[in-house]
Amino acid sequence: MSDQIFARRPTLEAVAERAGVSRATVSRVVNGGSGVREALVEKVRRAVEELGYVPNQAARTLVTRRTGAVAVIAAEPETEVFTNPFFAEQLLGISRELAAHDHQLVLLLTEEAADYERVGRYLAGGHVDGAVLFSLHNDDPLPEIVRQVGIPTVFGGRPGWPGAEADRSLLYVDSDNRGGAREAVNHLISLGRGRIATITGPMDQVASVDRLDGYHDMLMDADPRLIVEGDFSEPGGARAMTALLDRAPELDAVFVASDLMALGALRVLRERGYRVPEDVAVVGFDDMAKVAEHTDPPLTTVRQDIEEMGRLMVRLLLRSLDRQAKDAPVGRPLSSVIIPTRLVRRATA
Amino acid sequence: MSDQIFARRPTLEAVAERAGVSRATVSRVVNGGSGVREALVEKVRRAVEELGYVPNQAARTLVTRRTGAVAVIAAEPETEVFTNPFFAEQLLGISRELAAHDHQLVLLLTEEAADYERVGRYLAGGHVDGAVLFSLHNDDPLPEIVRQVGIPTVFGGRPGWPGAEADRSLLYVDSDNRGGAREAVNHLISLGRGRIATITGPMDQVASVDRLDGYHDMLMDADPRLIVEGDFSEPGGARAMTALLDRAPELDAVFVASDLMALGALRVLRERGYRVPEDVAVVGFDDMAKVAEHTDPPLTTVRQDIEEMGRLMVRLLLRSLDRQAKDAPVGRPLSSVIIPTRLVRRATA
DNA sequence: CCGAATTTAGAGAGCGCTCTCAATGATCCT
DNA sequence: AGGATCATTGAGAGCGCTCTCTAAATTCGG
Repeated sequence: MSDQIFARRPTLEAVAERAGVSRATVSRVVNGGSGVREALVEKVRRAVEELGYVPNQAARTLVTRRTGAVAVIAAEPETEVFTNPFFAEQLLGISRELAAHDHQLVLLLTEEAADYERVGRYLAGGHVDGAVLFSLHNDDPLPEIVRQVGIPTVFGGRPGWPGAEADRSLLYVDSDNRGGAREAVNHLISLGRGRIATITGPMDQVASVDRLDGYHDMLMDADPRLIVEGDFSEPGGARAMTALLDRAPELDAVFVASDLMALGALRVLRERGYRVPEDVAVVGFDDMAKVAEHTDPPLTTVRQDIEEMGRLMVRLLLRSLDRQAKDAPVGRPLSSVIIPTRLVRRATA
Repeated sequence: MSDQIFARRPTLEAVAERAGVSRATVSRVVNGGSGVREALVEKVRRAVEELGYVPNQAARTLVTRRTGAVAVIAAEPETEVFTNPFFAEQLLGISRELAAHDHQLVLLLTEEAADYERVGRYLAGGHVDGAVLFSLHNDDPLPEIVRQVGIPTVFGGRPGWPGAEADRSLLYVDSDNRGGAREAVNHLISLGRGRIATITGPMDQVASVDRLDGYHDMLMDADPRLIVEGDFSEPGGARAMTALLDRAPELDAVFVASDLMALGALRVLRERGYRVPEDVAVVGFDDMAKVAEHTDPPLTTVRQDIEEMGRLMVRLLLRSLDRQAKDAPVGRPLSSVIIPTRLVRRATA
C-alpha cells in the first residue's frame, strides 16, 4: 500500500537527470523518439519506467495548444439526453472513436440559461480542441456560441437555422432522412397502398422536416388530412394515430417518423381492431435496438446506423483539427457527410 | 461573421496593459478581486470585457494543480453503460452536480485491455482532480488503477474486493440495498405469505449480495430451493421465475432484485396462469422510471434515488478534494454514505 | 504631525513542457 | 586531407498564469 497521494509526480527534468541527458532529449523520446540514438532512447525509456513518469498535460497543452480532448455538447432539458437511446448510441460511437484516437470526451450538458454561459466560457478557455454538438432545436443558442468562440465544431444532424444551408463551412453528419422516408413510402406504394398517411416528428427539428419532405417527394399531392404531427414519443404516436383514424378512417398505410411513435400507433391500431399489415401497413424509422424487432408484429422500419453517425462526427472533427494544425492544407475542403439509410422489412409492411 | 478562428485569444498580459495595471492585479480581479481598489477593479473589468478575455485553463492548471474537471469512469463492455437506465440516471445526477459546482465531466469508458492503460495514463497526467468510479464487478482492474495513481476517488456502490471493507479511506455512495431488501421481504411477510422466494442479481456484484443478505435477514433459514440467481435482465428474470416455479410451485411470493427481472417474472407468471398478487405476490427493486409504474399490474418495488446517488458521489468527491487542497483539515474524516430506500406499494404486493 | 501599522500594487520567479537554434561530432566528397 | 554535409544533442527562451515578496501609498494613534 504505497499511497503516494501527495507526492508530486516526477517531471521531465527528473527523468533527464536520471538518464543523464537533457530535457530536450527526453521530450523527443517521449514524443516518438525520432532523431535520437538508440542507446539514448533506451536509457531514457528506462528512466521513464523507473520513475513512473507521465507527462503533465497542462504543461504540454500550454505550449502545443492542443488538449487532446473534445467536448460533446447537448441540450438536455426537453429531450432527457441520457434516457434517449438515440443519443446514447451516438454517444457510444463518439466515445469509441475518440478512444481509438487517444482523445478524451468532455461531456457538456445544458439545462438552464446559466449553463450556456458556462459552456461558452469553457470552450473559450481552451480546454478542448473541438466540439461535437447536438443542437436539437432550431432556436438553440449553442451554435451561435461555438461560432463566436471560433472552436472547430461538427454538428449532429443537419443544422436548420436560417442561413445554415448556405454556409459551406458548417460541418455536420446526418443520416439520409429524406431518402429513407422516400424509400419507406415507396415501399408502401409498391405494396399497392393508396391512402398512405404519415405521423411526423416535431416540425421544429430538421430531421422531422426532412422525413416529411421525403414523404412528399413520393406523394406530391398528398391529402393534408393524412399528415399529423407527433413528438417522437410513444404516447405521442398513439395520439397522432388516433387523430389520423378519426380524420381519415379509410387509410391503408402509415409512415411513422420514429419507431417509438410507431409503437404507440401500433397499439392504437390494435385497440381499434385494425389488423397490421392487412388493414393498415406500418413503416417506422430508426430501427431502434430492442424496440423495432420486438413490437407486435415486428416493425418494418428504416434503419439508420446511429453509432456510426457518432463515429463519423468524431472522424470529421479530428480531420478538421489536423487541417488547421499543420501548415498542410492538402486536398479539397472537408465536407459534411450524409449516411445512407436502409429499409428493414419485417412484418408490418 | 467575424470568424476569429485563428486569432489568438487575449492573455492576462494584454488585459493588464489595456487596463494600465500589472498582471498580478488583473489576476486578482479575475479571481475574486479582493484587496484591489474598486476603481481599479472597474477598470480591469472593462478591459476584460472589451478584449473578451477568458483565462487559459492550461496555464492556470500548471500552477494551481487544479483542473476543475472530474473523471467519470465506467466499464462499458458487459453492461452497455449507456443503454443501462440505471447508469444513465446516475450520470445525469453527476452531471448536474458537477455543473452546479462549475466542474467539468470527463467521461472515460473502458472496453478493452488497452483502455485501462489509457485511463491510467490519463489520470496520472493530471487532467482531472478526482474520479468517480463505477466498478461493476469485483474483478475489475479499475480500483487498483486509481489507487496506484493516487487520485481521489469516490465509488458508485460499495466496493466489494477483498479487504475493501476494512479500508476506511475508501469513499463510496450506495443505496441501502440490504435494508431495502429487508423491507420488501418484511412487507411480504406482513401480507401473510409463507413461501417467499427471491430472484437475485449476479452474485459477483455487491448490490446483489447485499439484497440477498437482506432477504436472509428476514428469512433466516429460507429453503435454498426458493433462491435463484438472475442477471438483472428481463429475460434473465423470466428464466429465473421459470426455474423457481419448476422447483417450488407452491411459492406464494417473490422478491425480485430488480425491476427489469420482475418484468420477466411477471410475464412468466402470467403465462403460467398465476394471478398476481392473489396467487403470487411480487416485489421488485429500483423503482425504475417508465418501468415499474407501467407493468401489468403496476409493480410494488423498493425505490432508490439514483440521481441523488450521482449527486452525492460528486459532493463527496469535491469535499474530499477541498480537504486535501487547503491546509484545512477541519472536522472529522469524510465517510461514505448509504442512501435510504423506500418501499413503493403498487398492485403486485 | 511623525512613525508604525495596514492596505494596495507591482516585480519576478517559477509551474513542466516543447521547440528553435546553435554546437558538437561523425560522415562524406573530391 | 580539408571543407562541407548531416545527424545528434543541449541550451534556453518562452507558453499564460499564480503567488510570494517587496515597495509604495494610506491610515491611524499619540
